[in-house]
Amino acid sequence: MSRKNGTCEITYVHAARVKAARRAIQDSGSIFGLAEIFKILADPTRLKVVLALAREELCVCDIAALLGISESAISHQIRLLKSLRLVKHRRDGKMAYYSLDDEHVEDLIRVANRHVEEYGRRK
Amino acid sequence: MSRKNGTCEITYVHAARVKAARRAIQDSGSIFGLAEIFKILADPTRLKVVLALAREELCVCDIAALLGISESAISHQIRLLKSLRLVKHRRDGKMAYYSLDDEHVEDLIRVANRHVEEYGRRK
DNA sequence: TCTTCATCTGAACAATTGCTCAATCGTTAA
DNA sequence: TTAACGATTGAGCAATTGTTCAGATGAAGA
Repeated sequence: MSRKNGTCEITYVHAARVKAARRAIQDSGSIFGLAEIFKILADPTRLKVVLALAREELCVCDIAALLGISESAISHQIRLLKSLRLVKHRRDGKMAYYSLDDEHVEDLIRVANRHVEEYGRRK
Repeated sequence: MSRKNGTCEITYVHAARVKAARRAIQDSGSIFGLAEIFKILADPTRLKVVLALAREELCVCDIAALLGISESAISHQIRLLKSLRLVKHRRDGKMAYYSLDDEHVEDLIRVANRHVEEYGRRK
C-alpha cells in the first residue's frame, strides 16, 4: 500500500475489494464499446427513431414529419445509428427506407423500461 | 395529408406506417426516462464505477485510486448515480461506502455486451 | 477546542453534442 | 440535358457534459 501525496492517506483503503472490483471491470468486455451503445440510446430523438424503425420501415421524410424535426437532423442521427449498425437502409429510387438492424436493442429498451417503472414506483 | 411548404411534398409519405410508428413510440413508456437511464451508463467512468460497485462496496477514495481519477470527479459522478437510484451509500465515521442499488443495471450491461460482441463479430 | 482527513460542493473550463442553415449529391422524369 | 426532390454533408451555434481546482462540510482524535 503506497502513499499518494496530499490526498488519500493510503492508495487503497481496501486493497482486496479494489482488486476484485478491478477484476469485475476488466471482465466486462469493452467499456468503451459499452458506453458507445448506451450513448447512442441516450438521446430522446434517437430513441424515438429506433422505436419507430423497430416497428416500421420508414423514409427520412416520414421520420422527420413524425418527430417534428428537420430532415437534416434526422439524417445526421441516422448516420450515427448506422455507424453502430443499429439501423439498415434500402434504396428505392430517390428514397431511402430505414429499418432496425439489431435484435438486442429492443431487449435493451425493455430492460431499461423496467428500471424506469421501478424507479417511479419506489420514489 | 397536408402540405409543408418547401420541404417534403406531402407531410407523410406513408401515413399508415407513420401512424403505427407513432403508436410504438407512445407505447414505450417515458422516452425521457429511458434516455436518462441510458445517458447515465453512456460514460466510461460511470460505467466503471457501476461495474465496480456491482461487485464490491467501496469508498470514494478506493474508486478514485482504482480508476486513476480525482476523488472530486468520482464524487460528482456518484451524485448522479445516486440521483437515479442506481447506487446507495452507507456512512461509517468519516467514510462513505457505496454499493449498487439496482437489479436491472447488470442485466442492461449484459444485454449491451451481447450487442457489442455481435457487432464486433460481423464487422 | 483545534487539526486532520474523507467527502462534498460550486465555479470554471475545454470538449462534446444536437440542432439549423445552406449547399451538394444522386436518382427520376420531363 | 435540365429540373425536381429526397437525402446527405459540413460549418456554425448554443447547450450540455466531464473534469479540475479551490473551498466548505462533517466526523474523529489530540
